[in-house]
Amino acid sequence: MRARPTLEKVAARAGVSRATASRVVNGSTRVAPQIRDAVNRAVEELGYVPNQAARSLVTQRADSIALVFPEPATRVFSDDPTFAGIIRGVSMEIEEADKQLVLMLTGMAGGYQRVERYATNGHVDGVVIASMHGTDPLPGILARRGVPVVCSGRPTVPSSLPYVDMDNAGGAERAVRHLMERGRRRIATIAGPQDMIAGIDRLNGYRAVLRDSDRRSIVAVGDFTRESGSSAMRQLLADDPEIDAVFVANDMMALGALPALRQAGRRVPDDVAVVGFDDIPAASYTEPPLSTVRQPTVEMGRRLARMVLDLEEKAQVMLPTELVVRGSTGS
Amino acid sequence: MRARPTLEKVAARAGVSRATASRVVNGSTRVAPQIRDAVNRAVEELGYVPNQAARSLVTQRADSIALVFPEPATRVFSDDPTFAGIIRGVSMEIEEADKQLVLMLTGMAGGYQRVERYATNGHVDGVVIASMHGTDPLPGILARRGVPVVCSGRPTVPSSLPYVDMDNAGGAERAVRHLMERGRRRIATIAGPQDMIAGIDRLNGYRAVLRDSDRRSIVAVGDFTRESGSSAMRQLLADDPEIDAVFVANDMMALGALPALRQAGRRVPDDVAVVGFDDIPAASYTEPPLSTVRQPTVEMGRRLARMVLDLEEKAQVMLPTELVVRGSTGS
DNA sequence: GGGGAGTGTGAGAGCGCTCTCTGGAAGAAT
DNA sequence: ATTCTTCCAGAGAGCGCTCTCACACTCCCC
Repeated sequence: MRARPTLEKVAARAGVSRATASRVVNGSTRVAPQIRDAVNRAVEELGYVPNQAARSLVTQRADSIALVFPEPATRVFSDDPTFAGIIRGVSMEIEEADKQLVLMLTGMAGGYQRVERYATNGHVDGVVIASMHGTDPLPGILARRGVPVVCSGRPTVPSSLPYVDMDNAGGAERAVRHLMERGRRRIATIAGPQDMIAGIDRLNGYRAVLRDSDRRSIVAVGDFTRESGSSAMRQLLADDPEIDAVFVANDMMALGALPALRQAGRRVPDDVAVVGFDDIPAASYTEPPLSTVRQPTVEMGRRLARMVLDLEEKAQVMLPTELVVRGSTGS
Repeated sequence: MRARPTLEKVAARAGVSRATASRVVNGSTRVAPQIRDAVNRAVEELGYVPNQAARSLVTQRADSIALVFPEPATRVFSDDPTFAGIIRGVSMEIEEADKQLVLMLTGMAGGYQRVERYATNGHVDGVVIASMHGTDPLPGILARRGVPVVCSGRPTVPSSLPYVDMDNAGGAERAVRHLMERGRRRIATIAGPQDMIAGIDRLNGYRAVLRDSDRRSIVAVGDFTRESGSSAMRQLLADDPEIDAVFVANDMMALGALPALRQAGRRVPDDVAVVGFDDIPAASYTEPPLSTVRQPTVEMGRRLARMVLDLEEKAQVMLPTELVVRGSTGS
């Protein structure tokens, strides 16, 4: 392999100084056209590509951002297409900005320190944290150290940190109202973990609608896994056999609730209507297909990236969710 | 934010030269114990972290590797947990080696040149390509340019490039034999795209077993999507209504085949047994749960990373697959 | 006790780049 | 014609680090 050319070589070939070559490469306008052309030709001929390390060393910029998946997220990484969507969205924006995406799954012990060390020492220009738990200390630590941080998901404790979140409450409200419009009277919910903002907000949305229509909440709590969906469903049926609808806080739990209903002799949607949340691919393959609330995951990734890259103002943003009606809530 | 300390500062604090400080930081043994301790203390107190850019500049190493998902892979990224598994595996090894993972989804036009430019200019120490199509030119290009490359999936054309592949043929054979052991006589297959090695090898495995037992192949070809699974299933039933088993080349198509069978009045597994391939999470949620062939995706990621990091010899490796028997092939 | 081997430390070059500062040429104003 | 301004190109410093080389020192053997 031939050694890769340096700016020096490009400059020599173009018959200019290194400084001028640098100006051209970096798109300065203050260069005479014929010189610019000469340099560009030399770049082309030699196949020159700037050495990022050298550039970073002097500019103190890294031209890369880190996408961090904390441990709890990593655990469900394989099953949850939300993360794939976020990655895709972030990646698209990063690519357009011609920067690099450094992926960090902090799965192992000490992963946090690793991220902290790495990010606070100028190796990246910013960090996107796909945090599931709103109490995660990492965003705060990094922000205090002066690292640009944007979180996916609103922190549970009030904070001034920028984030992009889904409209979980709104989606839940729409789902529950949809069940009411379908004439359902006893609407239960399988809530998610109450230490995650998605779990909290979706339960709040459910409660808000029921409260407005003077109905009683019927709640069982799961942990977003399929198994917990099954057992929560069984518990709900035991608590109140008259249930005719369930809003399940995520599709995975809904996937567990469906067979539990079937085993209890309930038909879906005739006896019990079911709405999930997330719109994972599997939701359209269930029998009957699952009505659910879709989240703009790719869009979320894009917004996260744009904020951390300062392409748009850092803010606390909520993205709209969308009800997808399928067979599990009747026709 | 206070400026981050340099090696110079550490050396000054420890009362040694920059060279000695560097030696300690990099773990050289040829340093007197008390000096080493002094330097380590200074590192601790100042919170020193080496500047990777400066280090890379002189060592010509990047301490990072790229994980590339070419366009076709990106398209199915969201739906296919295979990629999540590979990412996790690669990430684990990278983390252990204290290097960085640069993720590149070459979704957009020009993505290839971007990877090529980036990788051939010393920005990464190696590239792992999650290539779906065996004819991908990228691995060859990079290898020729002297960049260490390892592919996931065997290239369709013979090549000396290192790769890690799943034992697709073996898995298919085991699946088909399993169907025979269950007493099935007319075993059809829904094959995957024949420009992907997974599609080719799985079909070959199917054919090999049938040939050995002097049976006729009954083949329909899909494109690994759920919809193609449905229509292929309908076609198979039209071609040969006597079919009593189907080996489907991936779970997603199997997910499409199941409702198609149901609509045709066939019970699974009583009338027709079904085996899939991949063991995606949804496979255990179908009714009945899908027998399938599991792939060690995380292990694949680990091996890919270890090879590209030169922690193990670059070779052409095939990982074993495992038959998972569930309800769709009887009890 | 002097020369050689071995060991530990420091001085200094230089990786490839950006960016400030300086200088020279050309044109405008006096 | 002289000075001032404007504009563009080059010289050179220096980002933070590694690594070679030279040097000082200790220890040992003859």
